[in-house]
Amino acid sequence: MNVTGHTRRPASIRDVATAAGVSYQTVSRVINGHPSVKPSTRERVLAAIDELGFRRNATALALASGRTRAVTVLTANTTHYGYASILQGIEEAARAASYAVGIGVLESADEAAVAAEVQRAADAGGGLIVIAYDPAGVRALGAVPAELPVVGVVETPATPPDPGHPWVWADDREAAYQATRHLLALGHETVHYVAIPSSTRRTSARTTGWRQALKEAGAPEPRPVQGSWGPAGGHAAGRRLAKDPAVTAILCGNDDLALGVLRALHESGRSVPGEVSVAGFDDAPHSAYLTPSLTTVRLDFTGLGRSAFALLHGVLEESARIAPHPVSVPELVVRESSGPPPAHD
Amino acid sequence: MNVTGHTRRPASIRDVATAAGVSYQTVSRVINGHPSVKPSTRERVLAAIDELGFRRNATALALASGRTRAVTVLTANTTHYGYASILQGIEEAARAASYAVGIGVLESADEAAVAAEVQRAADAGGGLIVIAYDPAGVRALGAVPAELPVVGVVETPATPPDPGHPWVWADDREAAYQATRHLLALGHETVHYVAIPSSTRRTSARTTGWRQALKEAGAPEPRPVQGSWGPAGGHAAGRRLAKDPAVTAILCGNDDLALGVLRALHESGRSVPGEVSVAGFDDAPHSAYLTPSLTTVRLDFTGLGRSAFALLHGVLEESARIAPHPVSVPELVVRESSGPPPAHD
DNA sequence: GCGCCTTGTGTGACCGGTCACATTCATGCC
DNA sequence: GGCATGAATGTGACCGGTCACACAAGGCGC
Repeated sequence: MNVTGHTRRPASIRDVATAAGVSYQTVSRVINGHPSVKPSTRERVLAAIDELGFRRNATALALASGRTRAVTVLTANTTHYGYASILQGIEEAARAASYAVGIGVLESADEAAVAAEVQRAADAGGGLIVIAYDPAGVRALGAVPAELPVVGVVETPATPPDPGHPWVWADDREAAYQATRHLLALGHETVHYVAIPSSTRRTSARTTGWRQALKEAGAPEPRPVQGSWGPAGGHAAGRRLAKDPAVTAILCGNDDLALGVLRALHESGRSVPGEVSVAGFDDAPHSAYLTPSLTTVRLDFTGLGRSAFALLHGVLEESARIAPHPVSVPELVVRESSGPPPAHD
Repeated sequence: MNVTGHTRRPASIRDVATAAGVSYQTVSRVINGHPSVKPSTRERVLAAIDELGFRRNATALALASGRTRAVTVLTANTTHYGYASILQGIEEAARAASYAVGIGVLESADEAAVAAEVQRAADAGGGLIVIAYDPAGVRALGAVPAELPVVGVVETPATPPDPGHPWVWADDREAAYQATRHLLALGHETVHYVAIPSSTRRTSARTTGWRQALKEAGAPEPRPVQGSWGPAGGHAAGRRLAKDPAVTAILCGNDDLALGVLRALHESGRSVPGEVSVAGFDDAPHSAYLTPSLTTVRLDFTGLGRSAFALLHGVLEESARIAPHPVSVPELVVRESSGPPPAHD
C-alpha cells in the first residue's frame, strides 16, 4: 500500500532492489522468471514489487531489448463492419498475448500518404498487420520495408502466395461461389454482380467465385456492376439494374451494397424476392433485421483478425508457429431476400 | 540512398553525428529545431540525416524525455457505428498531431478485468481517452489513476462536470428532445422510448431529453423499454410494443435498436409510418437506405472524437488550450419512418 | 586438497535519445 | 584592454530496463 501523497514517479527495478536489499539485476531476474534465484530472495523481491506497486516500464523494455510486444494495424477505415470486426479480433488475440495494439488509418490511397503512414507505423516498433482489401491497403502492404515483420489480411489470392508472404484471408472465392450457386439453384437464369472496388487491378476473388459458379452452370455472364463500399454505391447500381426486366438475381459484394440495392429495387417498384432475389456478403449484424431479411454469406472476420495476429505472433516469436494459412470457412445464410424467379419468365 | 544489402539496424543520432562530423548533441539540436546552430552545420547534418535515412527512435525519445506522443483509446467495442466513428475521429486528429493511437477493448465490465485493461493502457504511456457510454467504459473512466492524463467521452452530464474532469459529449439530451418533439408535433399523443443500456445507475441523458419533451407537451410518460445495443434488443422490445394498439410513436436509443423495432412491427403487421412512427438515434450510414428510411438524429461522432483528442492534446501539452467543452449540435433528419398518427383514433 | 562445475548474485556497459552544464570563440561595451 | 554576453558546440550523466561477464560459495570427482 502506497499511502504517500504526491504524484511520485513509478518505482523502477532499482527502487525495488534497494527495498529488497538485492541488486537491480536480481530484480530483473525475478521479473523475467530466471531459474537461478534463491527462493527466499525471490520472495523478498516479490514482496518489494508488491509493496511499491512496481510495473515494468514497457518503453525501457523495448529500448533495451528490442522486444516491443506491440502490433500496429493499418487500415483504410475503422467503421465498416468487416474492417471493424477484424480489428476487434486482432485486439482480442493481442490482449490475450499481452501485446499492445496500435492503429493507423490510411485516409488516402495516394502513394506518398500511404508511405508516410507506413513509416509512422514502423516508428511505433513491433509488428504490422495491414488490412489490404482496398487500394490503399494493398499499396500499404506493398510499401512495407522487407525487414519489418508484417502480416497482410487479403482477399483470397488467385495463386498460393510465396511462403515469404505471411497472409491470411477468408475464403472469399468460395463464399461468392456458394451464394451464386444458391441463387442459380433457385432457378434463376443467371446472377448479376455488384462488385466492391477491387483491391487490385486484377479481378477480385469474389468476382472469380461468382464467375466460376456461372460457368459451371452454363449461365450467361453479365458484366459486373462496379459499386463502392457503402449503401450509396449499391443504390446507384441497383437503380440501373432495376431498369432491366431480365435481371432476377443480384449478388452484392457486401451487405451494405445489398442494402442500397434493396432500396433501389423498392423505389423502382420491383418486389424482393418476388421479382428479384438479392444476396449479400459478410452477414453484418443488421442484415438479419432488414425487411426483407438478407440472404448473405457469413465470414468470420473476428476469427480472421485473430488468425492474423496469431500469424504475426509466430513471426515475431519463434515459439508456436501455426499452420500456413488458417482459412475460415464461409457459411451461406439463407433468408427472405432470395427465392425462386417469377413464374412465367 | 542506402544501397548496402544486409538488414542493418537503423541509424542513430551518433551515426549521423560522425557522418556529419559533429557531436550527437548537435544532431539532436538540429532535429529539435534548436535556434543556435550555424546554418552551414545544420545543412551538413540534414544531409547526413537524409543520406542515412535517419528517423528519430520513438522509444528512446519516450524513455529519455517522458514525452510519449501517444494516446490509448479504451472502449467496450469497436464495431458499433458510434464507437467506431469516435475512434476514427480520434485517429484522424491524432495523426494530424503525429500522435500514435493505441486501442484497448473492455471485453467485460467486471471490476478486475476493467482495472487490468486500464493498467495495460497506462503501461503504454501517453494519454488516455475512455469511451464511457456503457458500464464497462464508465467503470474504466473511474478506475484511471488520478495522475494519468485522461479524457472521457461521455453522455451529456446532468450537471456541468468539475473542471478537473475533462470530458466531451455530444448533446444527447437535446437530440432526444428534438426527436421527441418532432413526433409529438406530428400529432402523436405520446412517444414510447426503447432505451440503450444506461451507462450509469442514473437515468441516461437520452431518457432525460425524451422525458423533458413529453413533460413540456403535457403528454403521458410511458415506462421506457429497456433494450440492448444491437438490433436483437430492439426486436424484442418492438415485439412487446407492437402488441399495444395505443402505441403510435417509438423513439429508439440508437439506429440499430430502431432497426429491430421496425422489423418487429413489420412481423406484427403494423405498418410504418401508417400505424406507428419510429425514430432512431445516431444516423448510421445504413439508416437512410432502410425501407422505410429511418427518421433519426444525426450526431457528429467523428467530430466528437476529434474534440476528445484536442482536449487531451491540450492537457498533455500546455500549448493551445481549447474552449472547455466543444459540444457538437445534433441534427434531426426526418425520413419516411415518421408521420402523423392513424386518422381515426 | 585441488580443480571444476553449478548456483546465486553483483558490476559495468549499452539501447538511443534528452538534459544540464562546460567550453570555446567572437562580439560589444565601458 | 578587460570583461560580461551570447552564439555555437561538446561532454557526461541519465531515463529504466537488458545483456555479457565477473565473482563468491558450495558440491563433487579424483
